[in-house]
Amino acid sequence: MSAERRSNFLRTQIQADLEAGRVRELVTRFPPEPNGFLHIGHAKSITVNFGLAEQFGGQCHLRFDDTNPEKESQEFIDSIQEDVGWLGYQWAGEVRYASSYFEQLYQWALYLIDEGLAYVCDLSAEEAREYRGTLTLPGRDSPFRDRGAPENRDLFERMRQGQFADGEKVLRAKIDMASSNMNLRDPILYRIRHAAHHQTGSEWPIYPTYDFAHGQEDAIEGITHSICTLEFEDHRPLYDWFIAQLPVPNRPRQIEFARLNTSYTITSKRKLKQLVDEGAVTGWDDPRMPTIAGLRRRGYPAAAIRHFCEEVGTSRSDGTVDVAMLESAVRDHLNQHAPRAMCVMSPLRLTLTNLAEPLALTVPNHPANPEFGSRELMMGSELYIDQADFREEANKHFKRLVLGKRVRLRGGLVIEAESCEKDADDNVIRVLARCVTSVPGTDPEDGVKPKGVIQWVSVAHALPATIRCYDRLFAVPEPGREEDALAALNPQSLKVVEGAMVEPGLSEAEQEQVFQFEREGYFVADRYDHTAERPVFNMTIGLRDTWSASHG
RNA sequence: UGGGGCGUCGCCAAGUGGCAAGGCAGCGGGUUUUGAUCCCGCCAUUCGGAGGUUCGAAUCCUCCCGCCCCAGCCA
Repeated sequence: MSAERRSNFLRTQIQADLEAGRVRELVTRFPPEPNGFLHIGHAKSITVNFGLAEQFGGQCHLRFDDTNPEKESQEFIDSIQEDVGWLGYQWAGEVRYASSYFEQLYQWALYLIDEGLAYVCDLSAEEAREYRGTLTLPGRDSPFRDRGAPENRDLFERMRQGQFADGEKVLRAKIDMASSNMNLRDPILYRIRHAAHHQTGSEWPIYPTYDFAHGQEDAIEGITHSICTLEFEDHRPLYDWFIAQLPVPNRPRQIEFARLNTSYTITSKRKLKQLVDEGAVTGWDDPRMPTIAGLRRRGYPAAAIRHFCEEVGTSRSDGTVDVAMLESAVRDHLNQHAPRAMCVMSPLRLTLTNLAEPLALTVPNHPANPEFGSRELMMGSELYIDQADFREEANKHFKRLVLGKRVRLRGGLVIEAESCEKDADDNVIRVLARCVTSVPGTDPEDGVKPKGVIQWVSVAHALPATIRCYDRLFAVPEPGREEDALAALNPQSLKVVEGAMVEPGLSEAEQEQVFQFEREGYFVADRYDHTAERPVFNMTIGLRDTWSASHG
């Protein structure tokens, strides 16, 4: 993790709380509801919570906020744990579940009833909405608001026993129906749901709401700073109200920060699901998806994602970070950590007319870091180069191979194109060239140095590979504003290259290993589809390109 | 138009009364067997606006403007 951490309001506040002795040790938590896959926005929350604990020598819990069984499942519990672990974090202790506190929460609900601070309400959902009032008009008291504690207790116990149908009754806090904060207009604490829960089975027919559960969960676990996103700010008075009224063992404190938004990205669960359901992507872990699983399959390193989150900073102002910043973090990490290799995307046959014997080359795996070692590459007289790297004629800006001109073969000799062969459609199908140097790494004796370098693969040793080239999923900066998520899709987000040729050593690439294919970009051996016999690479991100955009 | 927040460079973001960090993007130049990397330089006389307090204001006060959130038995 980065050595110097920029200050932000969370770090400042926690530092102050620690110094003032208000808390002895920092305890945070990452509390997802297991109702979907984690995405880049969650990564931000994860790095904030785990990062804070790490910085201040505290601990961070992983807690599933599983208070709404109908939307949740074990599948998500598993994927979330995998994603958090992959991001590089280990939660303190066992995984926790809000559902394991259901009995305690129930007892606290009874406590509130006995204190005259909660009541069972028989209003239907629609009626309750009417009674609640509007943003500008106060609400009205429920006709059930003044039931006595004994009656409320009896009713609530019967709710717990499953004697009422879904929606028939709810338990509400008795606060203030005229509050300007809607959350304080007698919020619902429990609703009846005769639904199986992935953790507690059919044990409970009633489930606590987020508002009644979250702060108490925090208190039970000894969370000192309950960090959440800005939209919960209006809930804080309620959070504090429960903590003040209940005999909880600790007094956690809620602090909100602005959630992360990135350009060219959507994080709406509903819209992401639409992409999956309608086949716009291959699944939740499609390399174009903003999910952690997708980013991972795309080859984005966890360390780069963490660094990106740190670079973005944490504040309370809404905004949208340019996704180029994420891409920059990925390139920066991969430039330092990815070994180099050669790949020819669109093979064009190149014959070296004067190379008598195949040449054994020793090529470094990284241009700047000797620790990456080197590899042996055989260069025979028959090679593949990229079609884009040859032109019969070109202006001086074209630094690749041109008839009569020279270019250096990466890690090998300097060659000069002599002629080319074409098919009936006038496409160049073969280039003939002669070597103008005989020793790798040297310049031509006549002093005419090549202007450029191109990658190549030896025909005799080439390994055919499938390369999946990805681009941004969306063509517009703010696809989230589009009602129909599919309308903003970038039609060019995936191009599958079947006939690519890679150097032979790549047969040993391990799944999820990332390489830089020189002059092309970073590519990861697909986590599932890549095999030694049938190599499959996903383009993680292209190299920064300051040339092709301005030239063609 | 009730309440709660937020407004510092194109995008993030530090700054908490003492004279506007940094990153990304962009633009110049250098090095280079990746048109990559790396290196050097440029990029806010000004902090949403207008007043005010002060020797001094992005930081304090007043008013105004803009944007976001809240009326689920979702989280």
